[in-house]
Amino acid sequence: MIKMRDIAAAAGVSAMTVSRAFRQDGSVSAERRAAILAVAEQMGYVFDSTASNLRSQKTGFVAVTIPSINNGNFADTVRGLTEGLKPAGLQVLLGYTDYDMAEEEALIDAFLRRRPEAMVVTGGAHTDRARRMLAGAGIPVVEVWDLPTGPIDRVVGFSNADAVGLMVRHFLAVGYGRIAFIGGDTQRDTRGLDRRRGFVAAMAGREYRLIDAGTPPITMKEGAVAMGRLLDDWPQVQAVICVSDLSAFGALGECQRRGIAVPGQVAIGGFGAFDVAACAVPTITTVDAFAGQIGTKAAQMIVQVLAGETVPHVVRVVPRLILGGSSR
Amino acid sequence: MIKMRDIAAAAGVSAMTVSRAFRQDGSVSAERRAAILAVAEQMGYVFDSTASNLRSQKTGFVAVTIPSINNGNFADTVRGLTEGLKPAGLQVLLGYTDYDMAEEEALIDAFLRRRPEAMVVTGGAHTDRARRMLAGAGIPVVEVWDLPTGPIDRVVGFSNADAVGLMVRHFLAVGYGRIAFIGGDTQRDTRGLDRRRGFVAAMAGREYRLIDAGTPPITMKEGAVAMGRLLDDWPQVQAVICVSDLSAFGALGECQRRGIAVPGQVAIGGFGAFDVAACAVPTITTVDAFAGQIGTKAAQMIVQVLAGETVPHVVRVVPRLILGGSSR
DNA sequence: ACACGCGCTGTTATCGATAACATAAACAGC
DNA sequence: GCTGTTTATGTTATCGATAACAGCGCGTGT
Repeated sequence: MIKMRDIAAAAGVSAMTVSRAFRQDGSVSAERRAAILAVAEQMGYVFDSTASNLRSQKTGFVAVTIPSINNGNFADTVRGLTEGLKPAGLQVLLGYTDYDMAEEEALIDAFLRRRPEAMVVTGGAHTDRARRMLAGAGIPVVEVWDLPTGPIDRVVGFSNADAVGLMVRHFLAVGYGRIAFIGGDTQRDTRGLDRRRGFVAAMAGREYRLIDAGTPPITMKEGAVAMGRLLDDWPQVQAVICVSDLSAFGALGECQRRGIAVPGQVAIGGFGAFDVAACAVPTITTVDAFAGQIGTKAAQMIVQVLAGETVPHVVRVVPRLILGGSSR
Repeated sequence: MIKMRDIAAAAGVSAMTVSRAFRQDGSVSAERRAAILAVAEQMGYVFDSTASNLRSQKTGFVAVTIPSINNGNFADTVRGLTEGLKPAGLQVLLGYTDYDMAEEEALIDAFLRRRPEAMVVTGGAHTDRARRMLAGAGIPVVEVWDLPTGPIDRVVGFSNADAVGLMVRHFLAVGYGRIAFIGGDTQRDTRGLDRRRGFVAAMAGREYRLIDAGTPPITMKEGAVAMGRLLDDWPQVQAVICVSDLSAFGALGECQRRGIAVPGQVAIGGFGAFDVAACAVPTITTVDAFAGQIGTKAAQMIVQVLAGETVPHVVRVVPRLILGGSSR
């Protein structure tokens, strides 16, 4: 495989000059640079970043872990990150954990070996070893989609509990008194747990139900099944809040199959402002956590920190309630 | 930052022995190996793969480009790839092109610099330069989600045209004669174009309409808008086939808002077997292209080729029609 | 005339793990 | 006891780009 010294020889310059020609900062005369790049293109040279990475001690990677790759919210965050990091020449190295902290630990371990220049992880719950590895990596670490009480380094997020509280208070205000919450029941999805916690707190002193929809990720189908159980067990229910729009959509479908009017008999709320919430009939009341913004803000934070600028360690996004036809 | 020779010194062995202890093939006595790993763990050593990558000329990367990260089908393929490559110690390096061939070319360029051991790209349409770069990279290249007539190297896919033909023939057989196709109209999404081509071919000699839903990706919302235009322009339409389940779901919603019975007045078909197709009310008739399987098969192909085994250059998956309530 | 600065280019050493080779010890077979 | 083989370890050179430094030509100021 052809290397720098080969095109250096062909262009009649030193390898160093070729190296400079391949970077924007390189001080090479314009015509020589053009000639070098022409020779390189003509010879089919492909820059070898593995050597560059080692010598310069920079990889241009920002490692990112998300719970699931099959989730529009996290996908939006990754888009935000990718777009925000691209101008700085940084490449996202993406991995998913399947909502499993042990898996996350293994992924973080694997990623840190690749010497990323920064690391983004979802949520504030990690194994002890994962926390230690991240804290000792000597790079900026950003926890997103949450507001951990003891952050590792930096944070871009919001309170999932408060966000759901927003919706509960609205439901109560418009007259839905008996509300249920559909969500996962394990420690796997701490953001989901926080949402449930926010629900319970906001419902204090009132009658409510918690429906366990199984192991995260909670899909549409699981939302439908959980809704069925809820309707069987507590027919008096007036409103349901689901851990995400996906389960909310499943719940809506279950109501429609049973001929239960939404919102006439039961109102439904979701979370995440997924496309499906806006396109369902009726549209689904939801909370927009601005997933894309979380990504762009985290990217901006990373770029600034790497540039040596001083920036706040915690950046909040402010979730917004979006009223839909499912809770008219 | 601490390096191998440091733990070598601490463990009283040579750096080479430490290197061997960190690999599974390394011939190191069991107790010495354990001692070395213990020292490394205790000293917080993090293996530096940038050096390993350069010396061994192996990165453990498999670069993958998909059109959109926000698409459950491609996400499933990536899951299949990730799971299939993990046992071989290979890490997916993921990037998305936004259905833009120039973007894809730039991404392939950037990825090849990182010296992946194999490359997976979506579809068979690429810029000339992208094709040249891939062909000259000296690594296995797998094109997925399509059956290109002139593949670069290897293929795991199916005929999008034939898959839609499957649905058209079913629709015609059960009595839907006047069918429309909703999809994007640009060169950006060649799989979408192939589906449209398959639709046109299967409708030869019959009355049909092609509805342009805009620039890919065609979302739920765009499906709804296109459906509205279709109903206005061609009220006699008996069935609609959409380029994906997402637009099909949007179309379904538009019908419901207008009080048009599905499938009583209009039948609907989608593509991709997305969750939303199975959970909508009614469920949406669709084609399952086995997105996850595409990923696992591509992964298997790559692992085998890298192991020096001889495997077929083209692997087909066989899409299956899934009948839903939207076309009873 | 000399010093100094600036723009461009070359030389050398280096990033940190490991391939390739050498070596020593243990062990088997005759 | 000798040789061939295997196992466990060490030594040296290397992967390919680039940081650090040196050098050269030229212009400018004093």
